Amino acid sequence: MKIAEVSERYVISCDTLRYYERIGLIQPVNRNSSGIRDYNEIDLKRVEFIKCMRSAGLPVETLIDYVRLVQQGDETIEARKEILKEQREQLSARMKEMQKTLDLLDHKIEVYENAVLTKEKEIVQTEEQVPEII
Amino acid sequence: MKIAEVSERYVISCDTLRYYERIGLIQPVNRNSSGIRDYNEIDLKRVEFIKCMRSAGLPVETLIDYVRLVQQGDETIEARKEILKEQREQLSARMKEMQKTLDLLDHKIEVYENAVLTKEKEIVQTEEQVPEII
DNA sequence: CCTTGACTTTGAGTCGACTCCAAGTGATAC
DNA sequence: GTATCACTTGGAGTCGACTCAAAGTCAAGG
Repeated sequence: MKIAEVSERYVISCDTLRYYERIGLIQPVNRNSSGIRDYNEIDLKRVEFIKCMRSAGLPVETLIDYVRLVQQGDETIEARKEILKEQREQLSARMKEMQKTLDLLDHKIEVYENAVLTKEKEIVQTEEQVPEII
Repeated sequence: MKIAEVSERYVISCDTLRYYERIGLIQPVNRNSSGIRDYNEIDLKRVEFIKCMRSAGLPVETLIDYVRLVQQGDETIEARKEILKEQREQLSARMKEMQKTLDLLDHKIEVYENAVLTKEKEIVQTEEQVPEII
């Protein structure tokens, strides 16, 4: 499979795919006789994995370290596991932060809904309503 | 409250606090007679809000737009609500992506745990075990 | 045979979001 | 009164992660 097709399938630009390979984030892809990349099933799995990790915000540098360890074989399994565990914890922490933000957004949206309703009904704001600062 | 204290309380560098004010992400803070920022309760609420939004990855540009609308008064409530709703959806989508990544990380960590155990017990890998590509 | 179009490389440019720096001011400590 | 220290400003620099551009190669179609 050529780069354009991979790009389309995983919604990653060709530039990014080549960039990832250049910096060692994706292992070198086989080429055909004219030097054109020909992604096989394993390459696609790797692309998919990297896309998944990047979409969650795992740093490129960390992923490069991980991929380097994968290339070094079974001796590095423990080290790889530690990277994944560390990243898992960081990701989980980020998600908790985001959940707080999501809750706050929901609250504020609700407040705005009420504000709009209040305005539409031309009811004067009561003392009970907590004024929102921002 | 002076900038250093605000910086400490919310774990945001002074540089960033000043930067946020400069670009209009935080409304201008009152100054004392010698031009030093003196954050009041409302300012602190604003800082906290912005910190929360930024920590979830909402773009600075979007937040500036939102803050600008807040400053324009009640006429902009509908527009503000729309911004928040849009950001809420995007945030929710990002979190779904991250959940997928978290699940995959958990799966891989488990696979690595098993790999380590297998190695420790010197049991030969069986045909049934699905080999992991990366 | 030449054009077209998708590929190749390397290096430079961009973007978002800070982060740092130099030069200056003002209040307090000695 | 001068040293220290936290503050001020505006502009420049950095960082992570792409993204683009220029120049070149190759296979297929007319």
